[in-house]
Amino acid sequence: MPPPVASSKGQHTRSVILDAALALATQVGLEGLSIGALAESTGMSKSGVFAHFGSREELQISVIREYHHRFEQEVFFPSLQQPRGLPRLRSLFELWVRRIAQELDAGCLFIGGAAELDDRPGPVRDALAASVSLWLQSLHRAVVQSQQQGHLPTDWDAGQVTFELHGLVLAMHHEARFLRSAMALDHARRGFERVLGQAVTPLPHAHVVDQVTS
Amino acid sequence: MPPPVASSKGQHTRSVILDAALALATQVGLEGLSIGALAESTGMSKSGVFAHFGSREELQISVIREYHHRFEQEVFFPSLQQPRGLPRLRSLFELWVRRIAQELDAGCLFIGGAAELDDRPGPVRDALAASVSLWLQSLHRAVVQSQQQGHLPTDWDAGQVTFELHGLVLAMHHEARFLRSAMALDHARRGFERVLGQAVTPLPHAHVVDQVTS
DNA sequence: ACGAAAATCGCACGATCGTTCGATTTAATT
DNA sequence: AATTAAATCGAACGATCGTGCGATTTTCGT
Repeated sequence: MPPPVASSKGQHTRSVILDAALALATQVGLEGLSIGALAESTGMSKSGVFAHFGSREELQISVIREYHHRFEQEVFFPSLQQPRGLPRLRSLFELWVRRIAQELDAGCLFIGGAAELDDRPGPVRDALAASVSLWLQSLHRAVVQSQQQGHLPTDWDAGQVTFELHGLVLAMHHEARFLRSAMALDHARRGFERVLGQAVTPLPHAHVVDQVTS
Repeated sequence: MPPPVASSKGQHTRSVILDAALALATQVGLEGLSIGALAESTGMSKSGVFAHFGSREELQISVIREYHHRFEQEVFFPSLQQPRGLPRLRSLFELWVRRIAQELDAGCLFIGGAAELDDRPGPVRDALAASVSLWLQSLHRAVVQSQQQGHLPTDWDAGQVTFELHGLVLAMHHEARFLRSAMALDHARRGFERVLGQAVTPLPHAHVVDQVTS
């Protein structure tokens, strides 16, 4: 079948390569990505693969961009259909952990890449950091909006809450993928409820009302 | 100066190599460890370095064992001097995060290695998983003991609490080393207090007393 | 001090890496 | 259908990788 989007042969094979590259990178990491292995898995020659990116660095950055795009499609955009505040925050979290939990043979590129590149300055690290930061900002915004909607106490530190939610996902990724524990997803979900505490009740707290009406 | 422990030349250089290997591994990861780079940094020949371990895999496992040993010395054993329960748990957590936060140029091998090896079965992964599991078990035990001492509610799921504390450290590692945020350590510490909630007061809750006296 | 044993070196091997370049095939344009 | 442009290939390069082996030096026990 032809590719879904208009693509003049070159663009098509490029996306085929990117598909294989993403699958490879989520398994062996961004640093483990090799053009030779990519050539074999796509049935092309090394130089054929290479020509599409011009350098290994550019390939890695392209993989990050592709992962970013898919993450948006699967986690971020669907959550925007939920009403502002706690429902949207819950959706962002749930789709995120579900995405990580379901694919048992492929790690999260954001998480795995961060561990690989935290001591390796350069364009690849910059590209990944930009994507991760953008995503965490989206999460942060959802927390703030939850406060504005009266779903969470306004005297909570939104940055702190975001940090803890992020930690839950990281712990789940660690426990599920590395330690092969089946309880990871449950732990993450229960952690979500625990972090948001009794505040998950839609009834606004007294001091929240004070803040809003003052 | 001579090495602190008795060592017949061979054992000495072996520990010198291991020193350099640990420094290298915490920067470029266990997979990035190369015998050639190690030979250059120690001023030895490749085969000279190689002879001490017999294989790259054995070198990696030795590095993991060495890191495990240092982690015990710096985090686990000192905390055993604190009284059972919350003080010891707090010490375990505090020494852990402090250790990660202070060294800005070297990541935690437990955390970084887990991300690298989660899809790479083999003896290296097994060795790392054993060390990490052992450490998490120690943390878990400290949580249970805190409950037994009446410092934490006994109806809490100790595994869940351990999971969340682990998540805080992972989030801190991520935020400090990858995103270069200076607030990471504060976030982790505040998260610790938040996870343990109002239970940090040494006064046991009513239902705790019920459990203990029943 | 001498001989055995351990430690270290130098060199080479096959493999894989990213990259370059000219030739060649395939697709797009007129 | 002919011409141009794009895409892909094949072969080679220097570098680095882990590893093996024989020679050589250094340490250790007597």
